[in-house]
Amino acid sequence: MDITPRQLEIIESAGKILTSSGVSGLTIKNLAKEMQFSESAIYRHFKSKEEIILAMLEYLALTIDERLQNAIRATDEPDAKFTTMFQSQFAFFENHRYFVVAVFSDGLLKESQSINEAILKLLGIIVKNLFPILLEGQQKGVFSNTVPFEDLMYILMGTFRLQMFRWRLEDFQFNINETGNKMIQSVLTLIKNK
Amino acid sequence: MDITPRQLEIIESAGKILTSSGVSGLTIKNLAKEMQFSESAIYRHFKSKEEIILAMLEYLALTIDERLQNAIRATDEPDAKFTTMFQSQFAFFENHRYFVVAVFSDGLLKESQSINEAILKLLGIIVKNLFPILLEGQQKGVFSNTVPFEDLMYILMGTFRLQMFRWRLEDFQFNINETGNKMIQSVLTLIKNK
DNA sequence: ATTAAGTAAGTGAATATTCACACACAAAGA
DNA sequence: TCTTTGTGTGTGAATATTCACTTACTTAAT
Repeated sequence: MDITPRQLEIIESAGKILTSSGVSGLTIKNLAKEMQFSESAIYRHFKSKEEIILAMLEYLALTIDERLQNAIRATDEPDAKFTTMFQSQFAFFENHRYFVVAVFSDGLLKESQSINEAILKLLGIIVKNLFPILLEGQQKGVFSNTVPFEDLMYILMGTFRLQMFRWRLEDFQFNINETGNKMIQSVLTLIKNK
Repeated sequence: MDITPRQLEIIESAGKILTSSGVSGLTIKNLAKEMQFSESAIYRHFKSKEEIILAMLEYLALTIDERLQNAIRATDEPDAKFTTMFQSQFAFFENHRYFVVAVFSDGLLKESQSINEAILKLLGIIVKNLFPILLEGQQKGVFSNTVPFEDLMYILMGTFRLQMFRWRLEDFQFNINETGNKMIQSVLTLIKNK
């Protein structure tokens, strides 16, 4: 299932609307207005509203996964990988604020089973990329072994998500690259063996 | 602005609906059905749907604050206070699952300015109660000074929120008291001075 | 000549809210 | 002890608006 350029435009418009008006603002009418064409034209490119959201989540999953893999592959030691991974994440959302709401909206679009699954899949991609880093780090003794492996992961992901949440709540006023990476360094300090 | 028993019933019904059907399910019609009376009867007790949500958030803020204060006052050392506080939180939401969606829905109900403020206020209550514990802990040397004070707070709140999020995503299948407290102990292990 | 991509104008269903009205009960005046 | 009046809480029907989506038609490019 390839995505056409026009579909990508629509997906980006959807993200834009989500950011500015929340879920309740994401209507076909608003989407058409943002795209500067009629409501019915939307249906030339997507079968339904649900498919638009699904395409958005899938597109996000794909690009995030690719980017993370590349970023991680380019570095060496666990703690460097760790830093790189989150730097890459913050930088991405800095450049694609549109999607912050979509990704961190906590099952906001709960009404549909397949949307719920797509959100879970997106969460799984972070796990998939973070997992081997933490594992390697603990095995090499770079990261603390005093707490279980999964707990480290949840602490990290929770911290990351909260930063994104705050950033959005405060209308992207602060520098997420700076603030976010500082936070991640603090976590790194805590989980590193001294 | 005191809350009548009938209003509290409606608030609880609203929470119930939020949990089972998400935001999109919280309609006056569903609310009336849950209350077993007509839609118009709702308006005998609340001026609008927005006021119902606001009342719910305010009620939550009040009860959470009271409970946390009592729980914390009853204990002594920073790390014990710390544990007690989160135990109390997990236990509360175990007994009031209804409200998990409302509190952790991340600006789900973003459409209204006053609702947004109410959610921020709720967040502030956790901060208000956690703040002095961490401060005292760092001053007494119980908690690590290697990372800034606010960072500790964000790590904690992020971890807590993520647990609640996972719990809801997995339909309350796991024991949040057990899992949550275990998580919090892991964080405690990391931030404690050895 | 076929196809892709647009439009105008509609559809029924759902939405929050309001309306006039009804019933039970309590206080107060006769 | 009736009767009046007010109040709290309910009802069913109707309101205007918004929703996702459909149909029939046009236009432009290949």
